[in-house]
Amino acid sequence: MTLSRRERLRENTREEIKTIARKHMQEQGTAAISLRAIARDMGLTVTALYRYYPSHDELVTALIVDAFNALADTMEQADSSQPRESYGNRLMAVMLAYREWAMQNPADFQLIYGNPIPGYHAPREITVPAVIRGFRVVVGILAEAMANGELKPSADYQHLPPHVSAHMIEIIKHYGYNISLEPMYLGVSGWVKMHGMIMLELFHHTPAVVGDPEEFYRFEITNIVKTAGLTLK
Amino acid sequence: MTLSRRERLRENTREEIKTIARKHMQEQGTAAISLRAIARDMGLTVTALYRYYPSHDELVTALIVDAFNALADTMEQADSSQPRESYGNRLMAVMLAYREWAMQNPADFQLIYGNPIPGYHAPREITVPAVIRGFRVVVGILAEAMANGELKPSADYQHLPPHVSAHMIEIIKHYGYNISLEPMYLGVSGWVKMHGMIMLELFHHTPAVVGDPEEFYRFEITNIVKTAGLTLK
DNA sequence: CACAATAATTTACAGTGTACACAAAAATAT
DNA sequence: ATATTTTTGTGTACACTGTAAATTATTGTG
Repeated sequence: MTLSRRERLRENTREEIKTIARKHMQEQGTAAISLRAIARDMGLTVTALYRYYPSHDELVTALIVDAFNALADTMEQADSSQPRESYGNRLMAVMLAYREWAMQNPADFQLIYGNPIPGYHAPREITVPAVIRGFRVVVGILAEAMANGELKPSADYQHLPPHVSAHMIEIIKHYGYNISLEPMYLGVSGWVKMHGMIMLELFHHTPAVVGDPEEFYRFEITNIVKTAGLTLK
Repeated sequence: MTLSRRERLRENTREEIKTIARKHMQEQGTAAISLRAIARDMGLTVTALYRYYPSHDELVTALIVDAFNALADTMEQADSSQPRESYGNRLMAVMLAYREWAMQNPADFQLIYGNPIPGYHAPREITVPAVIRGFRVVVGILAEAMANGELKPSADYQHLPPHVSAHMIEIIKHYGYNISLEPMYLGVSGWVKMHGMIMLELFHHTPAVVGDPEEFYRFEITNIVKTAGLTLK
């Protein structure tokens, strides 16, 4: 599908707007994305900007989608950097890349996983598919490991809680994941811890306690991999 | 120290302002704390409000301190609800109370642990001591368990990362915690996971995946307790 | 070239935080 | 009780925000 000259220019401007918005939110936080400030920086009138994004919220949504995709890209890339059969290493690589991305793009990460911007509510139908993409990477690795008999959950994860299990089985069906309950649960459990570390580091709560956040992270995610019974090669 | 009539009135007004601010942020998010809106609700002029809090930031700081203290109160109370020697149960109770409080006061929790409010930066010298209070509860339990020889970290936590260990030993000294490295590390490691779960639940990311967030939480924190080698009675 | 579509501007309104000058009220000193 | 000082509240003003409407300028197409 080929774009007309006008459509190309339009796309360019939309991209430029997002770029400046990203710059602003990196400098002043996600809630400081101001249409007026963006317009000023571009040498445009505010209202002209509304031709490209009909509202502040629409712009934010676009930024969120971009961020989710960039994160998923990073994860996919990290996964494919490791030999296919080294499931533990693949998982490690993905988790390391996840943190790396968060630290290099703190504003984007906050935009995705932090406080909602005042008055803004992310439309589920847009964000959910974007989250799924990243999660699918993790699920994929665990599923493969499972299929090859390399997944051996530690004792503590042999008997999973009933309601959660039932619900996850539904989810697996619904999204057509090629995976069984155990790896799915381990994936979520690991994700949650990873998320906690990153969130606390991002908001400067852990560094003071932990000293070396990266070492801490590495150690903890190594244990996550071990808990899943995967080996590092 | 007794307060004069004027000082009492002043305190009252300051409290009333915070109460209304809390109401607003519960309804519209932490970034929607507006001095003008508060003044309107109180039948005051905006500028009169400045007599009580010299700026928007000062008010936010006051709210943050209150929130930290309320959370710490809840944790302390939960701890003291369990028999002294049941260290596992005490830890469980504290962690359950932590989540409970977060769910019942989502706005306050976001205020503390979520995105910074645009343009606002919490003054360390005020917030750090407030965080410490809550953390001290957890550390206390682990220290007691350690002293009574009931703390047996699982295999994965026998060899801790060097830099983090060194830093934590410094922290322990600095804050005068009566605790050794292992329980300290386990405390942080558990805290991080707990935080991840709560954060994701609060921003509506887990419920969809997990179905029953409370059951999930209970299961995971039980495993945290087990990892520390503590038993539930 | 004419017409339609698109882009940009001007003007306007309601909201925000905060600084300053001034008036009212209350507490304190004489 | 009166005068003085301290505290509290008001009014005005400025610079900023998002967004709606009407209008003008620019561009692409028949």
